[in-house]
Amino acid sequence: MITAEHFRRIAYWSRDLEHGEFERARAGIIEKTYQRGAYICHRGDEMEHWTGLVSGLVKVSTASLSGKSVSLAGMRACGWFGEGSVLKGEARQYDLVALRDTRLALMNRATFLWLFDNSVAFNRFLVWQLNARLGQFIALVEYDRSLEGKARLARTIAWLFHPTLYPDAGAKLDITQEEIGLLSGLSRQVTNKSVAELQDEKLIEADRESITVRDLDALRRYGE
DNA sequence: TCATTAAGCGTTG
DNA sequence: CAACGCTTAATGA
Repeated sequence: MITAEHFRRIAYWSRDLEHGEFERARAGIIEKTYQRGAYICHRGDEMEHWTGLVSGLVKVSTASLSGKSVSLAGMRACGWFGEGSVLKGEARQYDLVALRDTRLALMNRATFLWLFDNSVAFNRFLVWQLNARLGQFIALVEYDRSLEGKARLARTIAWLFHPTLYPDAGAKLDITQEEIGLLSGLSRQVTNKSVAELQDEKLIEADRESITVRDLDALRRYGE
């Protein structure tokens, strides 16, 4: 079983739980590692766990009818996902791919449902998170078709710095250009050029293996 | 034809 | 050694 300290670190929402809830949640979690490039799950898999990202980077994608993979979102450490499938007892709607070596925390469904039935703090977290995601996906649907590469990249970066989804995250994220490209669904060339331009526009600062956000608001609405 | 990208490779930190 | 950025050849709209 994971330690209480570790649990608090990987799941900031656990800090709001009452003691009994906290212990129950902690007991229902195990961890698992995935190698870079590995599929965590495929669309259609049964989802018996609610999942937290301990370390690493995960891409949420789906295959189009023609078989081409379409990237939907990226997840960074401390993100928790899959509550939709777990709640409904439904199959996963998307593919999850580890873009680098990744460690996941898996909460079994019974524990999740118990928290859902018993913990006010837990439900508060779920509502906040669902609401944050909903807003972003609406923005995505509204603009994505017309967005060129640079704007898609800007929004992907904004995702990864969402204050509700990642409250403890600073302004800096360790990520390579190739990885952001994969998350945004862009080639390395376009990614490289877009990163340079966003940097010129003073929205981000790009170093080797990291990105620092300077203007999150502007990134979020880029291309509108 | 023109634009885009995957692949290869030299450079750099 | 891996990330970066450039060149090139293939692809396809």
